[in-house]
Amino acid sequence: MRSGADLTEGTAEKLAALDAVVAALAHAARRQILMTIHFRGSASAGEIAGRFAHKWPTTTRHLRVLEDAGLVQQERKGRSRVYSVDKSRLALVSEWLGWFER
Amino acid sequence: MRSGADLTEGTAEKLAALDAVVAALAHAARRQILMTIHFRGSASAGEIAGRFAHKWPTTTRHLRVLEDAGLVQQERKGRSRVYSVDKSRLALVSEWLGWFER
DNA sequence: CTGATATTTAGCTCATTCGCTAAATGATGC
DNA sequence: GCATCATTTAGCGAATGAGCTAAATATCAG
Repeated sequence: MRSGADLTEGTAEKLAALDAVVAALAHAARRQILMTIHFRGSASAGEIAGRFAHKWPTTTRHLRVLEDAGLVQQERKGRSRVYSVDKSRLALVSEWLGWFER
Repeated sequence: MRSGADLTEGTAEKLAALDAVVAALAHAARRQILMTIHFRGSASAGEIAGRFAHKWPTTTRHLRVLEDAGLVQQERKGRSRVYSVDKSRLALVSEWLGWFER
């Protein structure tokens, strides 16, 4: 640990991860997608795309953003891709919010 | 309460507020600004602007975004404006994260 | 009132993001 | 292999966002 490190600073990797996560959560559609997958346990791209007003390719890209942020994982199951939520990355946000507690 | 309401849904106002808050937090500079104000208790626009690489007007606009999201409050003190953090809006984020708990 | 200080507002440019449609990929069934 | 189904990738146009400089506003000191 570097001496004199700013309290508000984490490791560079963590900062980058937080940034990606918060940016991914910044779009309402992506928050909804995350919720949808979470409450269903998992869902195929088609099931997700079917629930939203946007066209499928648009949803696909939202999924990509969520995946790049580490918020969802993908698994090929035959010709469909099944997505599930990786909650651990959400902890980065809680952790950041923790600085403001009390 | 409307029957059959989606669990992932809140009131329209709350959703809009959450959206503004998350969007405001999506920018690293704004997160840093929020931290800076929080740990100092309060800070004038000049004190804040002085700590960041960006030009003052850029920081001013970030402050505006934070204020519009209800994350900071402003008070005129002579010719300076003193900002302080309003933590209550951050609770919206924690609340949203709560859907994913356990 | 005049000048200085603190901060915001206006307006511009560049980059990114979001939606779309059309085309490409990859797996399955015959 | 050929057709089909599920999904992604490519690429475009419009909208938004972030940075900047220059000008405006507001308060205080004399």
